[in-house]
Amino acid sequence: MIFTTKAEYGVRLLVELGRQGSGHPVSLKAIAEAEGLPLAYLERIVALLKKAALVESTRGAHGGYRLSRAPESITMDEVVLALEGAVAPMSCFVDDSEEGRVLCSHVDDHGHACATKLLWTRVQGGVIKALAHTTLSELIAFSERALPAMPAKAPAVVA
Amino acid sequence: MIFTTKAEYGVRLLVELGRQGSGHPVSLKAIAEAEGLPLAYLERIVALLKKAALVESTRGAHGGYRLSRAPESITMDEVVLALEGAVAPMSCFVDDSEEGRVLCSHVDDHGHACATKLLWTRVQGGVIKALAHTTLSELIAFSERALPAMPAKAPAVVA
DNA sequence: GGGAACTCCTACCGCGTTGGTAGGATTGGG
DNA sequence: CCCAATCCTACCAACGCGGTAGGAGTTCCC
Repeated sequence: MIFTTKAEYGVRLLVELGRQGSGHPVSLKAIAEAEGLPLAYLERIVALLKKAALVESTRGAHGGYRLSRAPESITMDEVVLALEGAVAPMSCFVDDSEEGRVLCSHVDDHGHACATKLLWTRVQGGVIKALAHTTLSELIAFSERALPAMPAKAPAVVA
Repeated sequence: MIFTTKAEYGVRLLVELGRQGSGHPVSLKAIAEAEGLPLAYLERIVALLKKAALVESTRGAHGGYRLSRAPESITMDEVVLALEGAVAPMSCFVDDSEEGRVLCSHVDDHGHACATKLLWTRVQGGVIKALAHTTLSELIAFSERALPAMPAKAPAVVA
């Protein structure tokens, strides 16, 4: 499982916010029911999104959440970063700071550079690129065109 | 942690095999000592590589393991697949079979397609591409050029 | 032939994280 | 004032991961 359910639920939450929200805030309860997710758990997840300033909240009755930016400007890398804390970490690069150098705890452990570090860096790059190139609005649009030309036929999974 | 230590250790093992192995088999003990990894755990890991026909073994005294193919032809996607069982799975696509269609357990749960599925598929694609474009020989070469022009200066981590 | 040096196999275990719940405090609207 | 919300924190069961233990089977060397 490359991402935990935090990312899964968090993205679903944002998508739902983009679908339902037109100005007025949407309550978590509405989202939980629409997506079939546990409300109490969603509360903790949306707190992460709020801390990252991806959503805004209004308290009290008729309160709820809304996106704090246009969905076109929200890329998935910031979303996942906010939700998971780090995008695709490896034990190898714990505190790489900001320098682009390939520093590694294994470095010159035995007189040669750490090979896996090279690999994980590439993989992480691939993940981040894929995330950064996907915007929330894209996901909303995808979820909105409700499977065209697909009647109750349903080549279903549960079958 | 995107990959577990199985992948980390397994790749390190293969690299070490490529460095030390010149025809004759290398014992796990030698690799464990060279990399500072627990021998008993490595045994289980190398079993996965053997099942995937990435290494061959000879039993008995002076036995050990060797690569069953040239390192140039070994790409990291098969390695990680052998070690982890699956490359970047999400709960979403459990048994997608082989059809390229975007099938999802959430599909038409509520009349619209599952948006996260689109995202996870992209991410997984990015990971696999990064892995498939890296060969074992590349990692071996990287580990062999022992950090040029870097004396005992060591801007160390443990400091 | 008897160790010694290996590969091989399987059962077991502590520990951290994940997913989820409980219960309450706070805030605002009708 | 009551209800519907957000907020906050402590708690818990289950699972997977990293690692160990202990043995059984193979092969070489003396």
